Amino acid sequence: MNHHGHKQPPAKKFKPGSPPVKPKMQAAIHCGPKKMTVEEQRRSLPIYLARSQIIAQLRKLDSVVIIGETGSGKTTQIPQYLYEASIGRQSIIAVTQPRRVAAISLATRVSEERRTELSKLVGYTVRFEDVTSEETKIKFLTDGMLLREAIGDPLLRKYSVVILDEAHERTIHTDVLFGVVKSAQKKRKEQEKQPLKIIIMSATMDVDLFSEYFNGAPVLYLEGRQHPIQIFYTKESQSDYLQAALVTVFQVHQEVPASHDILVFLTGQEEIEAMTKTCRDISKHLPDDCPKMVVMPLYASLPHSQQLRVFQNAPKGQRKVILSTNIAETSITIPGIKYVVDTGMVKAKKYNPESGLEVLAVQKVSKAQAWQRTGRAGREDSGICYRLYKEEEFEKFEEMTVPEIQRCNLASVMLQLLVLRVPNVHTFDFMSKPSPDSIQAAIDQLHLLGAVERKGDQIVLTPLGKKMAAFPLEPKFSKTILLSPKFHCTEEILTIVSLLSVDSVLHNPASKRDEVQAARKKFISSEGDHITLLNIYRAFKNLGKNKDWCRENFINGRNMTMVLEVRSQLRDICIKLSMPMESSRTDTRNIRQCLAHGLFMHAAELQPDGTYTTVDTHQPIAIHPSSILFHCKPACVVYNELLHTSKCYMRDLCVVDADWLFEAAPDYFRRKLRTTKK
DNA sequence: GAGCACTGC
Repeated sequence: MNHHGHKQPPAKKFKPGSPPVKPKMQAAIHCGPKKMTVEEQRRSLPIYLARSQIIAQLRKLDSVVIIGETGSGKTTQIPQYLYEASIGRQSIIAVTQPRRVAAISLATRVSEERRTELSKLVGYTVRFEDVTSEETKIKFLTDGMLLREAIGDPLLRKYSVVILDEAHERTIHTDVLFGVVKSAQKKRKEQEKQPLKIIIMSATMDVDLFSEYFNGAPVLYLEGRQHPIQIFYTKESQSDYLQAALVTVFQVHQEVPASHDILVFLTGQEEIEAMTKTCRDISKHLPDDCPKMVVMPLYASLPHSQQLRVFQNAPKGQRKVILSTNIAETSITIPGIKYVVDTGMVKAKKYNPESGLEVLAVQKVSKAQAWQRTGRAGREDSGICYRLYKEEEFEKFEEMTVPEIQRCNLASVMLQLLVLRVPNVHTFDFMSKPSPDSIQAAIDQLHLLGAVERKGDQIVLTPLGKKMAAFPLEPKFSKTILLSPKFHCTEEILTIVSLLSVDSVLHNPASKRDEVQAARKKFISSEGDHITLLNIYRAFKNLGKNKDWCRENFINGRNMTMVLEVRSQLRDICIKLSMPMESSRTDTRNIRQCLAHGLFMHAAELQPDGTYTTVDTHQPIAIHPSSILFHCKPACVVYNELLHTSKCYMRDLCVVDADWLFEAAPDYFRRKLRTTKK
């Protein structure tokens, strides 16, 4: 272990070809061919050599930043070292993860290493699942879950240590937690309560930022077990990255042994499906002495069963080629990748606080992201990475991906901060501050929803706002639920909001378009997507939540099951708030009225020329092709979100009366009218 | 006339 002051630049630590990438559980699971006992495995980790030094440091320090290369074992071992050394043993050690699966698999792994039953000494808490008990001392949880817990107890008194893992990913939840744990630590010290130890764990990015933010916390560096990776850049700049990727894949394919699998990073579903087809076509016509190629697409909306195929080995003598979005950067770790092809491009969301518009666009990756991709080639053995851009181009990439908190609508975050009773949301101690415009836009939005009001120069939550914060939803959806008793349709609104807050339940395989349309016909409502989804849910419920029915109707059964879980969670919250649970049965008018009242800020009107403009800023927008109403021209609609891709599209529409909108927010629309008249 | 990166409460 090297122990540096935080001012030293960490980048020099890395040998060329040994990029800073982060560890994944799979590394420990697929550890080696020889069977080792759990104890032998723990001792064989690089981190074990530094165990006593680490313990001494952790005992001494209130806050520490730990930088660990891949395979260092920091996430599984450090919580155990703390426990074994009786540091923070009087209460619970929390370890956060950005993803559910990681929290679950890490807890499972560590409980095996402790030889205890999961939920006893070691447990986990994620949404819908709490596998902990009175005995639990080491608890893995999602960052979002710890943030939820903080709402009930901003000082996090349950915990003696909070470890924020994968901090370099800078998820919006981790970024808010930085501020929450920092303030909890300070307050607990002031009130002479049990101290809170903070451990930030990260790959090598942002070290100085982390250390400075936590009052100059020392940085510990851990050696990893990353295999060397050779990197090749292109000689010339590539104007067509798809063509470049195709050429590279087949060049590699014809030159290296078939057992070496290739992972290609592309930007989206359509591109990946097209490239899959091209690769399959070309590979059919290769010379006989060339190995066969198994091409697999990989992206998030691919059905789970098809995603799992990337873990199967290709038949002997054949090469696996995986064409993936950035899902293979962090969420899915594929063993045995020898070659990575990095196009240097990614599809990502940007947010413009002025227009309130989210733009989804193909853009260049950051250096950190390029390193992350490269690292996917060296997990089990040395690897090779082809970067489809020149080295000079790479040097011009942004160092870091912009943290999520600077890229999205902050309405939920601001509501959360207010319910956490932070003194002033405008001056909250963010590690990377969002723009003042972005914060103000979120406050304005909460104001329109009736969640906040101004008292003097302070912004405070209204009783309605406090209720809204109880729901794990975007504020506009919590508001819609809270409005629903007025329209006697809480049961239906719960269903609709649940359907909208999980991945789409509609499965649309491109090859079976006509069949899909025929099957879907019976659910379609001319009143829009919300009511259509409600019809689908009702049919699903009435037919006993049948799996065959899902398949026949091109409904994603897994996502439908998620809907049931979300719905029951939201319903429990309604009951705790003593809301009357009524159903509007066959009447859809009041459901649409309720949606109009909740989503009035997202309304659009048909213009004489047949196009649409938003009611608030008169921006031209179009109906997204995925909408039931794509071919229709209703006079007035509300929508869930605007998304700018090739055009500005509204997604998920509901037909409403213009009058309902004015009833919902007379002041707001009067103001809008005035501005439009001049 | 034509389309959707990835998480999470």
